[in-house]
Amino acid sequence: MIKKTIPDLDLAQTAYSGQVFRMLPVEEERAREISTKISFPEDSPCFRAVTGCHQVEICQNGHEFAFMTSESEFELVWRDYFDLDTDYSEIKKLCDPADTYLLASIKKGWGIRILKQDLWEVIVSFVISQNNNIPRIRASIEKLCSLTGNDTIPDPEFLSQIPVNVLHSFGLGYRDEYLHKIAVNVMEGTFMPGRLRSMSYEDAKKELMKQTGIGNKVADCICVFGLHMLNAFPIDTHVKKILSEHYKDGFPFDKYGKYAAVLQQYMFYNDLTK
DNA sequence: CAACAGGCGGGAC
DNA sequence: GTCCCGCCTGTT
Repeated sequence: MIKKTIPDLDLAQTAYSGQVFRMLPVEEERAREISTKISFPEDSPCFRAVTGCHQVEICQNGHEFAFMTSESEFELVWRDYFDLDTDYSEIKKLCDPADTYLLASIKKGWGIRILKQDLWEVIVSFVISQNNNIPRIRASIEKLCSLTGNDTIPDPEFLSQIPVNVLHSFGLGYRDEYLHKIAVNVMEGTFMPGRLRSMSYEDAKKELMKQTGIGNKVADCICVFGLHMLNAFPIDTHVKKILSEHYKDGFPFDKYGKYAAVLQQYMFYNDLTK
């Protein structure tokens, strides 16, 4: 176990800000056990984060965090995953003091960070997420992960070999064919997610949208959550409503463009929790 | 019962 | 290019 002091991070806000589907609270009994052991208050929030083949339990006490892992794995995996080398207080300062809605959103979601999740997992997750609700998305992803035997998202090879009717039975509905075809395309080399990393946001988005099942919104989500392109701005039904209510003259991308994705998260979370 | 949910594809125009 | 409709499925 190692302890770290981290600014601008709240586990629950980050877990429930819509960017991640597998960061869930640790079971109550286990959470109490950990909290007591590390002398945190026994009702401290504890979450399990997962990426690739790594997972960790984390408990929070204010700005103090206990990671149930080694210093070396923290440096190797979790520093990057939680985007700890980005100064979110600087991003918050971009907010126009007259922009009261954004100000209120930042106040509510002060501890949201954009996680650097596994790119393939993000692609799979957000294809499933379209026109779908969170409990069902989570259930589908869990069923997929249960197939591999080590609780990880099936890689493209594995996924491409899962029969479509099995995907369908996991609650994917009409998204079953999309996911299957995307995995097949990766195996055939006609879609190379790794190449997106060296592209501009515009090019990466265009490339993603060539895949059937990846449209405008899902492509933007993959750019933000899988490629950490913070200038992307996913517009879903919530954000569309927010824009029409609070930004009738359009969202000021000229001011906020570089970190639009972070501000989007604050506003999305604000809307989701009201 | 209809409407909706972290939308998208395909066809009409 | 924009508009519109159908779509898996569980929940309200």
